[in-house]
Amino acid sequence: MDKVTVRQLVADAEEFAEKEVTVNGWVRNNRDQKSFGFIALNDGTHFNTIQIVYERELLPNYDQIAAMRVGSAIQATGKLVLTPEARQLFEIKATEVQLEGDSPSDYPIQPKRHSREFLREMAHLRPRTNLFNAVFRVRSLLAYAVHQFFQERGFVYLHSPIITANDAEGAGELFRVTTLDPKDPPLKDSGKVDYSSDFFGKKTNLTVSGQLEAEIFALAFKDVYTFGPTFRAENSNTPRHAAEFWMIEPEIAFADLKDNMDLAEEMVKYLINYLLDKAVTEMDFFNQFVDKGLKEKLKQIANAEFARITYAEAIEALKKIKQKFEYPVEWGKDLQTEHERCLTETIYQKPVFVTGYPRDIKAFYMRVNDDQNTVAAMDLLVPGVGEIIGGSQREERAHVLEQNMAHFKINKNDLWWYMELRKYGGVKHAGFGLGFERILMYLTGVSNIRDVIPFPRTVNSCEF
RNA sequence: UCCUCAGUAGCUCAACGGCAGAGCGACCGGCUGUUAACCGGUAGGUUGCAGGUUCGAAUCCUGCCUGGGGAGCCA
Repeated sequence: MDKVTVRQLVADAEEFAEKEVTVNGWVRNNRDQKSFGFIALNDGTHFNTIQIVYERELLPNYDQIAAMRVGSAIQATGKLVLTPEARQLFEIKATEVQLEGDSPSDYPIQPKRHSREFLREMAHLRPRTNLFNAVFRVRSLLAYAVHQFFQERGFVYLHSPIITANDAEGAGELFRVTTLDPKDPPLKDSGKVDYSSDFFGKKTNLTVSGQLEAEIFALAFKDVYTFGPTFRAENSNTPRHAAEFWMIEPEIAFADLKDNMDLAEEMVKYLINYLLDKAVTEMDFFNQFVDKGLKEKLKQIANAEFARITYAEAIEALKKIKQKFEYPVEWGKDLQTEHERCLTETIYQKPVFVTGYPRDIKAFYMRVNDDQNTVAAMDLLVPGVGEIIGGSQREERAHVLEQNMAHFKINKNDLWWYMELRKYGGVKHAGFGLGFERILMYLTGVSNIRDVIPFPRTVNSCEF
């Protein structure tokens, strides 16, 4: 009587038919009658529960089994019986059921629907529920798919640093990393904190992006990607923002903005197909209980050409449409959330790349277009979630980059190494940042980022 | 940070100035195939916190706390 997992049993039910098996797991539901009862058991290896049937005649501890409560850990042994006419494929006729870990009657997870808000307060128990079981298995699969996509294409995986002294990038508010005593920091004569006596001898923070380091590696390995945690200390409280999230940042050399969009589009489609193929049970669940029509929508997107428009065309299209906006549409201003939603949800009804944004509203490292007014930036907007990718072709011309840095008031001495990439064998290159949780939300239909991160860190919240 | 809505039993909610309730869950019992089982019964409350108005406040007012949604910032 070897122990088997539910995953093995589901995969080879016929093989195990009429044989004795032993399973370990947690009780999801237990219903007893006068002389027999049913336990719905989940062992974590498969989304579904399996049914354990126990009978008074066969089991001396029948009353104890009948009293096993939801949440208890048990071990059950019995014969696997195929039940083609019933709702489940098979069940186990128990010959022995032992309690491994009791669960008192105040176990908060009940065999009923719970609100996401309630479960969020119990991040230690919510993985045992259907929704979060599905979400976090898919999260694991999706991370694997990301690596597989890039590795299949010969990209080199770069571990960009998590602690960095770059504060020149302006991608968001920074979390300071320090070993100085906050109550009594060393001070310079000017009264300012003397970071030269801090751990690294300078002011350091958690990374807001691995992009600049990825550019270094792209100009050595040609195609690279980073995939790691990213930190932003923004005081933003929305269903789409977290202080700690994971970001995927490919960077490709000898490549322009079109190559960049091609890569992004191919990647999004690859990830969709991967999940539809490898997470059938979970995707069916999302389709049925989280976002009706999700699978059909994703299939369409995997087969559709993403729209590709310029910022100027977007402005034109938004001006033409009858819909009223709270914020006026005007060249030179960034697209508001309502504008982005209109583009992707109303006008195109599919993912949309918007390129060629005005120079002033984008970052210093983006390549200036020939018109001198716009840059080779691209955002990918998707229905429901909004922006999931932001990227650009990078400015490879040293003198233009210097002008940009001056314009954005960035000290080029701090980024001397970034400048040298342009000096020694500099070449056109491009890349983008994909929010891992954002695409996970998009692919599962789960609408709050706190529900796709195991232990979310947001403003005023760092539990578990 | 701003706007907005909401906090009542373990959970989801009702009561909206006059006795604090239901469903689910828990507990006890019944039931020979259940599968978010079903049937009967029992217990369970500082109505988020602090103050105010009133004969009387879950209900009206003020402040605070917590959570949801929207905006900004972005991935």
